[in-house]
Amino acid sequence: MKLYEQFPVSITNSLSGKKEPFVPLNSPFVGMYSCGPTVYNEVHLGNLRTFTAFDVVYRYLSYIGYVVRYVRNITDAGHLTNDAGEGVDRIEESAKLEQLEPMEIVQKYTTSFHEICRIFNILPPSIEPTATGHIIEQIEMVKKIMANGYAYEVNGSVYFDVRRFMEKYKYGELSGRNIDELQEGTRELDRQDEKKNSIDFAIWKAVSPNHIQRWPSPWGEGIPGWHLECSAMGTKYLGKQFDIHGGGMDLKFPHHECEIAQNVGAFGTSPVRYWMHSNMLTVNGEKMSKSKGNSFLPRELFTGSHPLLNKAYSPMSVRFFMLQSHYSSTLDFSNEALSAAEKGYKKLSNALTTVKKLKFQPLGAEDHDLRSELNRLIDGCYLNMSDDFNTAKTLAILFEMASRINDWNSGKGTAVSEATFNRFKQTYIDFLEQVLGLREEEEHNQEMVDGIIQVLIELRKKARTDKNYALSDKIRDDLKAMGVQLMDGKDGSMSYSIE
RNA sequence: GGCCUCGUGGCCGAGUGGCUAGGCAGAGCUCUGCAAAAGCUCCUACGGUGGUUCGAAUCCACUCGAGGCCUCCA
Repeated sequence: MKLYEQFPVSITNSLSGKKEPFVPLNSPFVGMYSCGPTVYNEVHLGNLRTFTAFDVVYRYLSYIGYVVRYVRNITDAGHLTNDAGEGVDRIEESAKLEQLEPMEIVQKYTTSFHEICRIFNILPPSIEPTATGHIIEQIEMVKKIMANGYAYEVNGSVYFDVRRFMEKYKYGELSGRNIDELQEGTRELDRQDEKKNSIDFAIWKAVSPNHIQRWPSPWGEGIPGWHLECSAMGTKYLGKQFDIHGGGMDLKFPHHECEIAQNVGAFGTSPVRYWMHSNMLTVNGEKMSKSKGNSFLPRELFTGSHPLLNKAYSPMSVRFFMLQSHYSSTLDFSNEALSAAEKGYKKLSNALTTVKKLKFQPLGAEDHDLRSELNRLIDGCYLNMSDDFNTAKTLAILFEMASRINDWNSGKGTAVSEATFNRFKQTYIDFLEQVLGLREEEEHNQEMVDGIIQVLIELRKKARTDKNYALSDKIRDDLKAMGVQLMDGKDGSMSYSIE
């Protein structure tokens, strides 16, 4: 029996607003798409939360035996900030600011994004397609939508005809919009719009010749509409219908809504069976975003250089911090919360180091209560992750497991079978490292540091044997001042941890 | 204005109609030359007002408050 059969997954589907059993179209294969970054500047922590959330989805589904094809795009074609006309193209704007070619901007921040992902242990997707690499597919899709009568051309731009579309299909289903009210609210903004209706959106946008990024099309030179790339690439790599589509809550409307409309308009099929939306990271209760100026860059976190931080935090502490809440809840970012997370993570991490070294020590007859307790914890990891990827609850279980591990480490025997012991041990290691992606922190020059500390430990042992406590305390205190904590075992052994 | 979330103990945060979330902080204890780590114990909450129910923090209504989306945004 496969793990995914033993622990069936349920997902809160944004389409229905309800938690639904997850049934892939072609089990064990799972097609999953999530919206990647627009590479016009560095990703901030809010962006990272979403990438981390879907990284965990990808990791867990793979872990329990699904064969997942995970597509996460890179948006490297600029988009006008509004359809109405005079919007700004973020990539062009950055290029001007930094005096670089748009593709240099794209390259620079794609590289930076990959580096950040590596640091945060966010796995590379199976396919990472770029918008500029799929211009042809996008143009083809525009043609299909036009051929079906759901788009019209004006001055070299092509707009999706929402009213026309609604004669046959629903629009606004995902985000629960009422189109008449929507239109009411935005009418005044679009007075000189070339669109038939303000709710129509561009799927191809004409740009002037001084716009550097532009491509030829049947309608003249221009750029693809923002919503179009995900439709085109999702369809290309995952088919006209696939299992999971993820993204931040703020993309629900209009981005994802338009995506659905484009696919239905082109192929008559709604593309996604399970829509998942991760909630926002907030600062003092407000959404973290670049425009609000309250965003944190990963680098500011590692160095502690952000004005709102009073110290530096490690990437894994931050990852842990994010996993402590459910992806669908807002999460508030603060110094206090972060330092609490740092300590909590350290506890799990210590137990991870411990458990890897831990050997099975049989202790008499099997304790049935203990065995069922251990099994409860092991199953709990799966059950909670299968329950809409509840990382917060899973972490709570891992803490309980860590206590068990520490018990064993302090000499308490394990009155269970070796098989149970090993399964417990492996579950702890796997859920921490494979599923949640919390690996042990990388230490620089680890070998040398370790060597030096070992020398000091020897000296301190000698001092202690000689009852020269003044010296032994000095060694410990001085190391402590540098962030190295020595710990004395009962048997005279010494170990250390770096803070 | 429309649509939609959320409001949990000192802090962060899960959660279910009745049974201890968990972490951090704080108090005490065990261990220890002293520490640290670890273990044990304590701190027991669900914005407000009504209602449904044998029973609600969990369901419903209203209300207050905080956010999100409706324009680029993870």
